[in-house]
Amino acid sequence: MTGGSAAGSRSGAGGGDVSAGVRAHAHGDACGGGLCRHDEAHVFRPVDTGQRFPALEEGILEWWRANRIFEKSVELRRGGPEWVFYEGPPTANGKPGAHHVLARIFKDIYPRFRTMRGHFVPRKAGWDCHGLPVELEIEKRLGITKKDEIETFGIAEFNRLCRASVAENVDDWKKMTERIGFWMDLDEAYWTMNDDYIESVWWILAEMWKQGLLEQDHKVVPYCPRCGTALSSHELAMGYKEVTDPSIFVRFPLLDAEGRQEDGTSLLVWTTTPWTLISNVAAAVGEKVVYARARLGDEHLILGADLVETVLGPEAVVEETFPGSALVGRRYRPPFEFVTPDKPAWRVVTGDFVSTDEGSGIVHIAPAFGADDMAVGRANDLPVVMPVDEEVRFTEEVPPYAGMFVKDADKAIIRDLDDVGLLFSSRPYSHNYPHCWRCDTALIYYAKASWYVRTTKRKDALLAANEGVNWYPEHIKHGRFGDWLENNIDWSLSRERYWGTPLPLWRCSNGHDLAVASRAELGELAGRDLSALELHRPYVDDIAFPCRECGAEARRVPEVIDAWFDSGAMPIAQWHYPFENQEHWNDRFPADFICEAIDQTRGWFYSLIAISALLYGHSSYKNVVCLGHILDGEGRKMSKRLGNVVDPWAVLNEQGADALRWYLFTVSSPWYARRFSPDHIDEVLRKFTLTLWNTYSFFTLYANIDGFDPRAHDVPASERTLLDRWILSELHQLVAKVTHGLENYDAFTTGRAISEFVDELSNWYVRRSRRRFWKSEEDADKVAAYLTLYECLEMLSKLCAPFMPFLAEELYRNLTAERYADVPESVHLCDWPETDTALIDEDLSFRMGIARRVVNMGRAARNASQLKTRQPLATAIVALDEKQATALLTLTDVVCEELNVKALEIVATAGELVSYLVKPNYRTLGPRFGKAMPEVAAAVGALDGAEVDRMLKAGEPVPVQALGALHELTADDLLVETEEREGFAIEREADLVVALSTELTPALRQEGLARELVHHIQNTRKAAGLRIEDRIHLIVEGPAEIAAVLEEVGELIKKETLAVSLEASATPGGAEAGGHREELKVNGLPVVVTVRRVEA
RNA sequence: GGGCCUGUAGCUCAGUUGGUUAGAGCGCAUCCCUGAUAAGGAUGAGGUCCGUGGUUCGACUCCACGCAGGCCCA
Repeated sequence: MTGGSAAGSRSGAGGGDVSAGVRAHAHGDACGGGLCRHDEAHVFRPVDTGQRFPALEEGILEWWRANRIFEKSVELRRGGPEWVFYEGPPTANGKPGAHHVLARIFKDIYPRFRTMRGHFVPRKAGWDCHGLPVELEIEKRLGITKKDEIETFGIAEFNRLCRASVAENVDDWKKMTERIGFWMDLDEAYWTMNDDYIESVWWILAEMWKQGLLEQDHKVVPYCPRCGTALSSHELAMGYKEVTDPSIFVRFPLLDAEGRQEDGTSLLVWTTTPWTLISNVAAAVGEKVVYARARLGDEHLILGADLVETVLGPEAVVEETFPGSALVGRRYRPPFEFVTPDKPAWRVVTGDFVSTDEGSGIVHIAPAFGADDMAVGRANDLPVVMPVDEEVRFTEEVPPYAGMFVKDADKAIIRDLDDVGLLFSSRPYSHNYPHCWRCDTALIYYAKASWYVRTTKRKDALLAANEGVNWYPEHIKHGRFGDWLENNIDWSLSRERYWGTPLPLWRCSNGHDLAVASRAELGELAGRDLSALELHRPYVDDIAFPCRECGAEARRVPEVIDAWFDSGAMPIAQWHYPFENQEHWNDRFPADFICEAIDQTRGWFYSLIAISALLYGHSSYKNVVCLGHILDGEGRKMSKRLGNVVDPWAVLNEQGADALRWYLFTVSSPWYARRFSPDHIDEVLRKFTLTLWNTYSFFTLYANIDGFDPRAHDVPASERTLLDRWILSELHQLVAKVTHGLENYDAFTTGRAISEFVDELSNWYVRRSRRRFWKSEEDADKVAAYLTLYECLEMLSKLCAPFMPFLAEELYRNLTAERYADVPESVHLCDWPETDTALIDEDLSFRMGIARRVVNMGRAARNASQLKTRQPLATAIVALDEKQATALLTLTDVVCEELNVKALEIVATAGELVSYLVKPNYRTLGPRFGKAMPEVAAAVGALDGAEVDRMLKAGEPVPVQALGALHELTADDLLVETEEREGFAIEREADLVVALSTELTPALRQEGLARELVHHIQNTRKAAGLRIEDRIHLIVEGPAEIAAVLEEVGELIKKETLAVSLEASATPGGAEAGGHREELKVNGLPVVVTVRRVEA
């Protein structure tokens, strides 16, 4: 009969719907916040293996909120070493996509880890509110397409709408942020549009102005004709697109000294912007470039010598060649003469940018419309011809095209050139051309006055600041980012727009400028109280005051600033420094950690370092994690424009935040661009989450049955089984790995290590230990198993907490916090675990590794020979070397049980089982023999394997003939491999052979049958809907062979199946009983099993 | 055109200083196991390690030049 004590221990697990607690928990309705106290009858809240994770997570979110766990996690560490995190403010326009989740979870994991490590890590959120994207949204809503319509509509109202739009989008971001478990102090967020924030930005700008770093300059800038504003270089970078433009070769007929046209000789000039020809003032050649005068038909054309054939074709005949310098000063007839230049024009000059890579080697110069052109114009005192207005339309100076948008005039201009015989050829030209990153309009290079931050004056400071930064991945530092700093150009700061931080510069009619650093200063200057002034247009535009230098009225310049400056100012402006919060400033600058995607090298990473380097001479961040982009299934970047953005909510509602987080952390190296598709998240869920969950569920199931209380027992590790010590050793190695990994911003390999451990825990430790939990005896072995598994799960809850904050919380709460009053209520309030090196036993890991390999190979051997695992076999023979043999001996039981064999035999040589193959070890022999390696390899291959194996095992050197001499090779030089012989159930690997005896004795056969019966009875129990701990009356009907088995091992069967009685019958269908009845085939024999529950 | 990154199985990705027979997961096929079961295990099919040269006794690995993709810059 079944042991009384065990029955007693199980009876406590009785009544109640097993899943009731979980349901209540999932819905969060029964006991507040979703994490209820365990039922009296249960030690642990029962765990449903069919748990829906999104529901679980929502319950936990509610509990966090109700119990202010995030706030507590931060406050708990106050006074600890501060670890500073800066939130790069998301631009609050548009809804967040799956690719935004990526950056946000990486921003979450390291602060969570550091907090558990004892650091004080406040997490102030932030929102980037200003800028063109927001304006565009409102323009769209209002049906506005042009800038002047905004002024007609009213700047005040326009900006009010912008502000409201930001608030709406921020709500979406807040929801996503909370749902993915990104812990941020959203209530204390900085908003770049708040007056306090703007005031700090003003202060920064005034500081720069005082240092002479803020200047107005006329430069050719990329200009968006639609938005009516210039763009900065980093904005420019965001909008390059492959486009096809017209490209034309045009004749510039040369003039002689008297200004008469030379007979049929022209410069051949190439351009991709025909409309700029109207403003042509010069043609540039390379001083050292070789040019040719070539005859084609009856005309003579001058162009780069290298290009004659490609441009003119094979018929062209080169008449003479000369360097570009020979052309300098030559005059030509311009293609158009609408505008009369105010300085000598239309001549050949030199430019160092001229090459013969493409075009004609002669570059048309229009200083108003190209940076190179402007430079050449200045160097040669050329006039600037600018017949184009603010909207980039031709002015009345150019009657045929007046009012036309310049690019639209291209066609007409080409036609007109053709009409007068100046067009040589025209062909479409494909190239990368910058477009406005928000509205997609092709940009025009255009000479404009705008404000610059003179970053080039402090380039050394920028480079030095970068030296103080740790980049992850490292190559960005001196690669992409370092290069960008090396090639630094002045920061184009001003925007002729409305919704932005107003440039705080006031200028009088005499051109005296003053940068205003605060509201107070402005009030003083204006002579009235302006402390309540809204620091946006149009309100600041209305403030005027007498110039301090000349007394003339000073008014604000019209521009607002680049929104990237706002975000780069956040280390200062988020605290309204220097007007307030001096103490925060001191404690929280610079940041220990920031994190964004790689596109921010020119965005936030740059604006942060530029501002802090200019003001303070060092970087505002110490460590920066730079993530690769998330691409769609086809490898394209996710973008609103392509419409391929994956909505994170689909995943969050289906698979949950933890699955999404785990997937993003572990799918591949975060520095690389990764493809994303929701299917892969299911894989993560099955592979990792469910494995962990099932292990957890397994533990609670049996612990409840046994009423196991972890604190009621204390078994030192030294008194636990080898298997226990092994998994504890693995566990503490894992703790060390995870700690080290997260300290070094490596969530990826760290996550994978956790995943491997969970696999080992579930598929080796638990599977191997199942019987220990299941058995009836309440002994030390069972207690050790419970304690060990409990310790692993509890530890895992902490190690997983930064990765999967929800699941970790669930584990921790149920395993610990809901039971004991003296532990933190949340896993996120726990201290990070310390590695217990005393528990790490690397030798044991090695031994278990061998055992696991032997088991896997034995299973493979069974597989190959069609021997079911349930059928016991007499012997497994394992051949391995001495070190491995010693290791394996300590784990004989494990191997025998796993392989279901009665005995394990270890042999030194597998000579009986296999034949040998000897190979040279290239690693040792290569350096020794060098070029003679092939000969040595051949000589080694010819050796007798069995003999070599014997000699090596005896420690004798092996003689080998090579290079006309005899060489002695040792065990290090030779690799002995085995090959299978016919007729064995054998598996072999390089250094291991496992063979199974296949002979079945009657006793073995009977035992196999018994196990088969037990298996089927268990299935019948399950089919009858019995609980694991239910007792049964068992009736088995079958032929004589079955009856014999019942006779022999009936007690065993009863014990295994929790049967209090066993009735055998030789005749199928002969027994009468209530209960659940199944007709089965057991090893081909007809058997009927009936189970009936014993009523309590 | 220049810079950085990437290219390994049908898919997603590992691969330590150059060294034996290049791995995992998913998918597919066959089989096994199972009172953790929407799991687990084994085996198999599936690879010109993007290409071409070079260095070397030996290259997925180092070098050069290409090709393709991504990002960034002109």
